[in-house]
Amino acid sequence: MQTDQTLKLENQICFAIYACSRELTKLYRPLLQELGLTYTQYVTMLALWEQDQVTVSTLGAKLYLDSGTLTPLLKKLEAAGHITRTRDKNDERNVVIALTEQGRQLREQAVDIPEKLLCQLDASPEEGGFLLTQMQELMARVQQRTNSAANIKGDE
Amino acid sequence: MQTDQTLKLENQICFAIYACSRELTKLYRPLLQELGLTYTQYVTMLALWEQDQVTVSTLGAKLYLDSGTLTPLLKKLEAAGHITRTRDKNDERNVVIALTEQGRQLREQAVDIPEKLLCQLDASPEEGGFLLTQMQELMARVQQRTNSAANIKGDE
DNA sequence: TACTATTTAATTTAATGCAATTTAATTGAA
DNA sequence: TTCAATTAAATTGCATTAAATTAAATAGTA
Repeated sequence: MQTDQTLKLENQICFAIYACSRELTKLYRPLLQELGLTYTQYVTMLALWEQDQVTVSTLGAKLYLDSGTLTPLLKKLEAAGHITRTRDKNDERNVVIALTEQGRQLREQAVDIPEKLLCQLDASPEEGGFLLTQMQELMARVQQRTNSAANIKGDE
Repeated sequence: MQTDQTLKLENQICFAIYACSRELTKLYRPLLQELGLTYTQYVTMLALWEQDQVTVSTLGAKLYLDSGTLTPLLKKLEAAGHITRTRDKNDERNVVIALTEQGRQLREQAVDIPEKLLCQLDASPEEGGFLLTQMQELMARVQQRTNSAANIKGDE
């Protein structure tokens, strides 16, 4: 059923998420500037602080980013001295990303960023947790769709 | 309070929104390709279908985009024949964006896109409405912060 | 072994996004 | 009225993003 409301900008969940994502990133920017990181570099470091010694594609799967985005980004993190990029001796197609000591230490400077952000938003942990769950559920649904779309494409 | 969990990627609301936004955009892409629009061009057209004869800055305020993004995007929509860009005779600093007849007619091809998306996600209108409200509340909080940050900056 | 298919990164191309600067036009105050 | 301040777009530079192509390495098969 389509009404006049259907195409209203304010009724689009996707636009709300899209705009919110960009505005949230702006909120992080001044905090991340102190670490010399962009937002994408920050989430990449988050992933690596959980687990390093991973390939570009493993990292990409966690971050939903492909090598076209990650390769230049990882080269910058390497140039900044936070990580190393090494070809896997066993399979030289793989590039293994590892933290340097400097990259590991950067975590100490980042550890209070999430709290600062939540404070800025006056969000309680409960609200935050609830919204997080909702986003993850939506993400799961989107993933099902993009995966099945990819499979259809792959079957052709 | 910081725990080991604090910096976990899966606990970051911001990352959930950031990743979800990109994945949702991917879901729109094939539908929008039929109209020859990118996602950002699509939301710009949504805004213009609600109201045209607006300035670049008015449009930017609705979309949370600045002239650095909008100017080249609007030139492309103009080149595609969907809009016109005209200097305001009363105040030549302003560029007024208006739909062409072709741009107005494009709406008919777009009108079933939101429904297709919701179907793909198996989302009920209730779930959708609920999430939308939550995102808008978060957005309002973020806006408060970015505005006050801008004011602080402006006061210096 | 030789050849093909697959896999993984890297590269290329095009489109955002944002910050900072520049340009042009207008406004407002001395 | 003249000039400084403000405003609106455009421009510039840098950093993502995604899709498509390329290149290198490996795996699988005849």
